[in-house]
Amino acid sequence: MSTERVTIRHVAHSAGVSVATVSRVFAQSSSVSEELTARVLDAARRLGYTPHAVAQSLASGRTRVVGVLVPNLANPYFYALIKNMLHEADRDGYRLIVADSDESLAAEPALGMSLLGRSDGLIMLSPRCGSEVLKELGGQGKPIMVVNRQIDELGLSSVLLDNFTPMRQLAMHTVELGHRHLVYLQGPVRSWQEKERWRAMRSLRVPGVTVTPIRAGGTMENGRDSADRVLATGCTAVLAHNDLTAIGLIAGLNEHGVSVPGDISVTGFDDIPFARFTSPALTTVHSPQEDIGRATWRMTAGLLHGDRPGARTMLTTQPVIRASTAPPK
Amino acid sequence: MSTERVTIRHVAHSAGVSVATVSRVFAQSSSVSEELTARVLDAARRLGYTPHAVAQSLASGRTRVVGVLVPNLANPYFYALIKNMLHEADRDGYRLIVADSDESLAAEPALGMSLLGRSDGLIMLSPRCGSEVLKELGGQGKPIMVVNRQIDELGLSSVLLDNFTPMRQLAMHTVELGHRHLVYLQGPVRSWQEKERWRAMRSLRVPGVTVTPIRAGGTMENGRDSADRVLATGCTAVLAHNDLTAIGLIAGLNEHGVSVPGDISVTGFDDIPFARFTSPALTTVHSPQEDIGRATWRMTAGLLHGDRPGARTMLTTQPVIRASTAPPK
DNA sequence: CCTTGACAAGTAACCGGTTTCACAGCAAGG
DNA sequence: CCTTGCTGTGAAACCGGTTACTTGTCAAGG
Repeated sequence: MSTERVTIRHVAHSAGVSVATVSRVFAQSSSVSEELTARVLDAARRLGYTPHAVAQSLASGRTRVVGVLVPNLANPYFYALIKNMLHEADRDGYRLIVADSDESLAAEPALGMSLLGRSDGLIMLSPRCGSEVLKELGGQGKPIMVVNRQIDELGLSSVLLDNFTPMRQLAMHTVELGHRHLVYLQGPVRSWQEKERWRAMRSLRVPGVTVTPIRAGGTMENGRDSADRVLATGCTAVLAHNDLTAIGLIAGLNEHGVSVPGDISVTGFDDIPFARFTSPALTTVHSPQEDIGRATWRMTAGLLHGDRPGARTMLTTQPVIRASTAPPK
Repeated sequence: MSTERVTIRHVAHSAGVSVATVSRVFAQSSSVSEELTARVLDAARRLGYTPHAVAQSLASGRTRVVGVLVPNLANPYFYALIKNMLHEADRDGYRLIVADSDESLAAEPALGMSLLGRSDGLIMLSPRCGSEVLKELGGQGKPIMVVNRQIDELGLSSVLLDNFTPMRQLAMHTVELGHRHLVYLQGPVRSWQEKERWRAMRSLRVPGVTVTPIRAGGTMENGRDSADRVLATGCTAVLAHNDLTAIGLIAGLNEHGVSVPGDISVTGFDDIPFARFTSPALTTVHSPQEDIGRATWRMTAGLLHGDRPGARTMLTTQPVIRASTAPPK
């Protein structure tokens, strides 16, 4: 059963070289003569040697692991992002370790610290925690990437998607369709994205057009449960914080016998894979997860290689008009 | 910036004890006198000492990390499972490290090995790889849990959900509604779940009822793209491999002007969160992710504590009848 | 011919903990 | 008073690699 682990020393002995040489052969950095390289590789193969990742980490000080802290894995928005990053990271020989804070503000610091303890850096997706927590995490001396949140004070690198512009465009789209009474279904209050989207809605100063905010929360359940309050406003178009809320709302409206977009138009945000497959297909704002994921990883990799932190990448995107919006009756 | 790391020796020196004592205080296992414990904890606090996770792992041989290999993170089925396991594991002080094989059979061995290298064990969700790969992974001497796949030869522990019974019940449900010509939309051919579900369909020997299999693949895109072939059969009910395929199919049928369940009834499998929010709400089989996740973690934790592998937990479940099934016209 | 430099390979310190083993101190038992 | 046994503590080996430093070799340059 517990076959003694084959270590670098066994290989060294078997190949008739020093452990340093074996290490060098596997590191591929320093030069080792053709012959010795062959002897080492041969011995390693014969003995079935595999480097001990943990020992490598301790000795080299690098774990080749990066932590990812997600507010909620149950949101397709995040796993699309994670999936992309997983692959980008894999290509560079890095592994991602994921923790889910379950929308709990209180859990973020501890989880973050714990992740940092086992990794070379931390990627925080849509963190809601206070900046003092971010500062403390940054104090560990390891790279920290922040996604979907603008941090000015601390010199943290970040990747952002311009939420304001497309949200405004989306709102204008409904106005151009002829809607005059809009409702904005708010998401998690502390999230930067929510703030940006709501800011876009507020910025919409068109004569004769009113925007009513309704607090929801960002989940499908929240969306469905908002149906009553939405109907009470007598609005003809609802712009939801994200796709999940929009999908929930549509289901809720259907239950009330209200048709979308016949009676009320509804929009989302994120363009999660499902948005294309709902009926009616959802008008939303496309969030380029591939780009965000790639940009995030590239910047993280840069930080790991010693880049100076503080860079900010701002990506842009546009609304996607599908079938859930139509002129009012 | 790079403040010298505070090690156990600093703490020991500052508290006037040996490193062994400090280690013992933090391990909480061996007994250390009240007084020394207090001195050590005080010194640790003063110096801001945090144990070095990697060093602990190397020295103790345990990483307190468990790897999870997922065929496709983009499937809500899996992340619901993962999310549950994340929390169960967290409670026991374990962290999960996730890799996504992206439905690629070829990637499974390498990813699995890599995960095992940094962890104390491996949880494989719906693995499609050959049993020789599983055997090789098991040969590392670390616990392996297999979910959603029946392995007889190797003595691996597994958690299974009885797919056969509820699938059969679901099919019977459509038959009882009056459907005579059923289509079964197949998922990933190599998956155990697919085999079980298809076995259930084939077992349905009711006079006058035919079952036509159509190969799809398990994603929403696959479902939508199957609409043509489904319509060509002239069937009145389609049982899809899973919810994703069903949702895709419904969207595809809608595009063809076919209404669900008016013209054709459609069912899914898994009861992903979205299933409740589609219109029509999806008739499906509920998959108890909380139970599966909890059972999986509990068994994994058991293995980590030295339980003998080979146990098999079989969970059961039932169909959930919603609005996507109705009597044929 | 001797120095200098480049380079291959080895030696051993080190990463930061855990754990075995030895030892000191003390109480109980004979 | 001398074993015996137990408990709390320390010294040091160890986990399995990496890497700074040293040594030895050989070719080029003066």
